[in-house]
Amino acid sequence: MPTTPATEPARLLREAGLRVTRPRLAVLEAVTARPHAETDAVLEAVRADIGVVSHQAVYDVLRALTEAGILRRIQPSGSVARYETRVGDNHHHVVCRSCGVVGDVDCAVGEAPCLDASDSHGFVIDEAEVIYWGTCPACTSR
Amino acid sequence: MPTTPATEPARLLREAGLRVTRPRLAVLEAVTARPHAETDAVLEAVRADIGVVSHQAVYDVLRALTEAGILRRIQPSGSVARYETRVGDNHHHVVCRSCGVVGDVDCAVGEAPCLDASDSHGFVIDEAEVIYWGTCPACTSR
DNA sequence: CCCTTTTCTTGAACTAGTCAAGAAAACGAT
DNA sequence: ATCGTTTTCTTGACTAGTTCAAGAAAAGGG
Repeated sequence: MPTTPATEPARLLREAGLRVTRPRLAVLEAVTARPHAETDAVLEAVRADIGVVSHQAVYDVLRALTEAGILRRIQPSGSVARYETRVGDNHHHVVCRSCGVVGDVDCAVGEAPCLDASDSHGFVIDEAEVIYWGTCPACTSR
Repeated sequence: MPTTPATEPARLLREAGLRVTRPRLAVLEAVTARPHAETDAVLEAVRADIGVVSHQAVYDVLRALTEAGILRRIQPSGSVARYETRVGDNHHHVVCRSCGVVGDVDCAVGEAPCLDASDSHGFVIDEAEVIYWGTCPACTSR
């Protein structure tokens, strides 16, 4: 029997050693449906989905899922925290300077490519995050 | 007669079309002396230097100098805003995950290298910001 | 089905940063 | 040098986003 879609997120949580709760499932669903959503948008979506939830619960869930590696948190300068489910595939982001919209950019170079710093001052580097700054098509045409 | 060091920052300001004021000179000096300093540290340094200054003045000055291209503002996720005077030389940063300390990394590839995104979704990109995440020597040895 | 542990609710608190109005300082013109 | 305009600084209130803390509720192993 094929896995029903609904059980998929639950499995993700269990495999990460996290308890399966309605807020967690709803957050996971909300972020999946809206990549780069800010905390507030996630909160609204979750409430639309399952009714009353405290904002604190959403903050806690977002943190727990991020620490578990299920979500990735990004926060370009001048923006609030945003979350996405694309995790571990080494992709980067484009951010519009004027409207703040965020897009995904696949890493051109390959595997875990951008990990080479010329002189890392003895730091043990585990991730290279790239943010491309510019103007999105919509803002350009204005 | 050689340029006295003290006039240098003043010239920078004038050339950018900004008025020369004590708070601005002090901020410029403070950031030069402490690359990657956070706003609060700049405020303290400026007060130690010239006495009473409002925090608002420091916020205003930091913004004005950043807009004029004299300072560069960086803000890694989970950190407050930080400022530096190295501007326009396309260097990047290493940030320690555990203590938050920031280091400079010269761009290995050359001129304005990291500016190529594989597929930029129609964005007009003007800058690529790279942040290397890892653990600094001090935190590693603990 | 119970018990322990984790998670969620409630509500307060905190930090970084912004807004707004008036006083003071810079500096080009007189 | 002094005046007047314009910019900048001071003062003080305020906001958004996030965190802290204590207890109630729910998850899930035994």
